[in-house]
Amino acid sequence: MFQNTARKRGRPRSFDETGALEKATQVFWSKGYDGVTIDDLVAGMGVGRPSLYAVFGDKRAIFLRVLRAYAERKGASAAKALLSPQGLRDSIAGFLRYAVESATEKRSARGCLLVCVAPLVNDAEVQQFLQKAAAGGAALVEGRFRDGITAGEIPSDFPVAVRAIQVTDFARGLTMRSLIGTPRKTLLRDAEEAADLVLLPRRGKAAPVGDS
Amino acid sequence: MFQNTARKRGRPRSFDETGALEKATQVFWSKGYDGVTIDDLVAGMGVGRPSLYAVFGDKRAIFLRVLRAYAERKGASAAKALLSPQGLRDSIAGFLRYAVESATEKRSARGCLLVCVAPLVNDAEVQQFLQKAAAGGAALVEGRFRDGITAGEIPSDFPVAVRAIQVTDFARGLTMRSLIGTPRKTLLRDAEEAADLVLLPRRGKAAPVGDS
DNA sequence: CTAATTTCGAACTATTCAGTTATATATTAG
DNA sequence: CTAATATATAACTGAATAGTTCGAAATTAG
Repeated sequence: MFQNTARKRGRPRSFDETGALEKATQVFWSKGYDGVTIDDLVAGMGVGRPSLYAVFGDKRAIFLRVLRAYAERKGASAAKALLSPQGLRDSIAGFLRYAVESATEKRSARGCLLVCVAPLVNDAEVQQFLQKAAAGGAALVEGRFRDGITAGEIPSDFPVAVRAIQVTDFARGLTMRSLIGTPRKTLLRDAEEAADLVLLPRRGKAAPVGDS
Repeated sequence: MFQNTARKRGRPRSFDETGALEKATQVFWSKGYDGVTIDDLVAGMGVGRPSLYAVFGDKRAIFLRVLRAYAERKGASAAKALLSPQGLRDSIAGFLRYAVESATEKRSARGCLLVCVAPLVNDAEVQQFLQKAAAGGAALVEGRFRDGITAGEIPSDFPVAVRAIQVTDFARGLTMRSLIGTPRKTLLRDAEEAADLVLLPRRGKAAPVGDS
């Protein structure tokens, strides 16, 4: 048999690498990128300064790793919230509800690292990553709309791309609103209303009530 | 006659107070709250350090003044964009277009101080201000919907409050998207689509194509 | 047990930063 | 012109910050 632990030579680390990154996520999430000092990370991650630099690099490098890991986890959760329900309405509502719930979770800071914090980081690599993440999110929703067409839940001329963008814009709006203290309850109600709106059938153009 | 200039005693100031605050706006707008140092403000505002402290106070005090002035100007412009057009569809589209255009103006930073920067400031007074500003924005849009009912542009059972919130959420979403580098052209197209969506008449619930 | 290896903890250094002080300068009042 | 007043410039002080260094500690290899 192989040594499954595959022990290395020197003194063993007193921290878990992925665990430390998750703690770093909370630090950036609650304080924003510029608001975070190395000492904040040292304290929050439970890693000594020299080890932190040796293992993770500087603040920017840590943030990039945090961002990637966060996006992967959050993307998976969002996909689950979107794809688990049977009906299309529940799918879209589930997606938006998930955005609200994760943005108002009491355990962690308000908002979302991807939506609220990272866009303010003045860094080309971060921006590029966020563009891809945003496109991925919209594509996920668009795919769900396509499945809805296949299942006959919406007509075949349903504007899947446009509505998908609108769903993600709603998610952004709701998430940002969580940041200014809007209560979860309010946001959850608005998430339902948003789901209803994007599924409205479009009968021609917006019809005036007294059609002249 | 009165001395219209009303000259004060000592050495005259070498800077204009409101002008300096506008410059400070650009500094906070481009660097975020935590990313700004006093030296940034000294350089950006064209005011010496001691004068800056004497006249404006510390960073937080400057930001609060900047925020109030910015909100007043932006609120007025947004109201104009919303209320100038004749038709309701143009009003809503104008409001959202204004959000996009001001968020992608080449002269200043991307995004919006109220939507993108201020919500991340960890300060109770700022948060309270933002809540009121957000409520004011939604009320403005809601009022326009009400006028639309009076004018017969939308039915009397149009959900004015819900749709108003949705319009502002769209504005938030579009504005945040400008931050990650989404081109103005794309956002303007999405603003039009959003205006169309919120004005769709709701014929009962989202009707499946094959109504069973 | 000894040597090699890796990490830990504490302290160190140079820099940046916030807020203040001291002095020079520009203006008005008389 | 002189005194009083208000601002500008520059320099100063103490604290915070980023990144590094060095010796002690914990582990494996032999």
